[in-house]
Amino acid sequence: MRKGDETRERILEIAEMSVLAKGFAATSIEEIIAEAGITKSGFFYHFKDKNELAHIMLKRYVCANDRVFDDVIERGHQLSDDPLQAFLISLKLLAEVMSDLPNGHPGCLIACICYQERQFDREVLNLTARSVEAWNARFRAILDNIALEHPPRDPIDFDDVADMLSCVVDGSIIMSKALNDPSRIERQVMAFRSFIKLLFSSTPQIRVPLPNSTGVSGTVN
Amino acid sequence: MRKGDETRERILEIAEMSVLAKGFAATSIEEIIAEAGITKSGFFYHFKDKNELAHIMLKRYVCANDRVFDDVIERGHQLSDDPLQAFLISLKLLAEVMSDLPNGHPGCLIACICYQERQFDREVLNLTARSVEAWNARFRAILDNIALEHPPRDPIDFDDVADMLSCVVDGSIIMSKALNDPSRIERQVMAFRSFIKLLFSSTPQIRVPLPNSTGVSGTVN
DNA sequence: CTGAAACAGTACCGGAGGTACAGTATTCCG
DNA sequence: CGGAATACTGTACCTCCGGTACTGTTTCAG
Repeated sequence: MRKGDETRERILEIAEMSVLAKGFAATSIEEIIAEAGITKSGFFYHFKDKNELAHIMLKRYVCANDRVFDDVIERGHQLSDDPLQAFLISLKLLAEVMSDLPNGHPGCLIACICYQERQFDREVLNLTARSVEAWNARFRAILDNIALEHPPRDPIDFDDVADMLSCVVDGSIIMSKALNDPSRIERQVMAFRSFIKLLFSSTPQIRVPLPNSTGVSGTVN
Repeated sequence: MRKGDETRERILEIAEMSVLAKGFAATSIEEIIAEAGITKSGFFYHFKDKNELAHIMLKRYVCANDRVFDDVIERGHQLSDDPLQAFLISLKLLAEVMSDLPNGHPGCLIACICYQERQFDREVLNLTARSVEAWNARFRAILDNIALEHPPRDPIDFDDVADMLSCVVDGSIIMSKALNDPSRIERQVMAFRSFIKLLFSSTPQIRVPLPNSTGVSGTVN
């Protein structure tokens, strides 16, 4: 029972890395079992077919990703009571997490599946859609919270701003792969952070131009 | 000779659609030839193997994409002499082009290849990298040109801002696929446009008689 | 008329996904 | 302590597909 879970986890880890590097169809079961040190029978004991492997792999990925976001957002709130500052800190932390991977970011399984959608069943595709929606809704809620205290400087739809974070992360992962430069992800998250700063940070417009009245900008790095 | 090019083009079109929907490995030659109405011999007359198909397909895609960007940027310059206004117009046009596809955007072949990189040889991967670099450099040049007349309101690296456009487009294509909502691409390009507007648009408060005291970057860190 | 271009036809190989079981070692639980 | 579930191994087999290697056959331009 305990040992079975361990093998199962090893298979999922190897499979995920292979899928992110070669795609789902090009990920051969024979290669997975060779690397995991098991036989084909062992593989099919844990997963009835390749589709079930994809399904469980995706669930695992979504959970892991949720934990990362939860952690980053929670740590942001611990470090500042102001919702804008907390989110800016969270984005900085997210940028750091993204760049702290030794061999570069392995890739986003959601993006990977979207580019091979015809290979997967509705159940898998629905799970990808629901997880993307959940992330977008979460970011949207954060933005609403910020706007209560910091009026936005552009009448842009917050849904689009919320979506933009996922888009920038996924897009920068692709660019980091294309150019073989892991730092692109961190820099893009920081670029999005600049956007948030510009969108919400109050301008000294109304205030009297005193030399030290740099307002919020002084505290925002 | 003429007929051969036509068949070749048909194969490439069918193959590209299949690769973007199912991935490269899952795209079977037998399916391509069935849809194209030719035999396997006919296919291998035009392409010596699947890898050559990928290589020519990618070249074709990069050329087509370059044409789209050229067109959009040129039309922007025709409609305004101000570099900022011209770029904002170009972005609006780009957003429209992206949403004007009947069945949603079929996907970015570069992104698709990046998520299956281990399936392709160095030649293909180098071509993806060089085309991404070319796009980034082009956007970077536009930003430099804008900055000559419109000082940026945030000391962000222009390389990152230039990268961001590609990232947002690629990321939003993924989101549009994940959520089955083609409008996301257009909205994300427009969100990036808001960022450009916020970054370069002059604020009335900054207008001070002395030229060197207009350092916006000094107040908004 | 001829020869190159543009295919079609046929046959075959190897690898991979998947099925079907039969057997075995380990471990947990009563 | 013993049976039963758990966690596999081993073997055999089937089908599909990418790819190779040929030998025709049709079309059309020079």
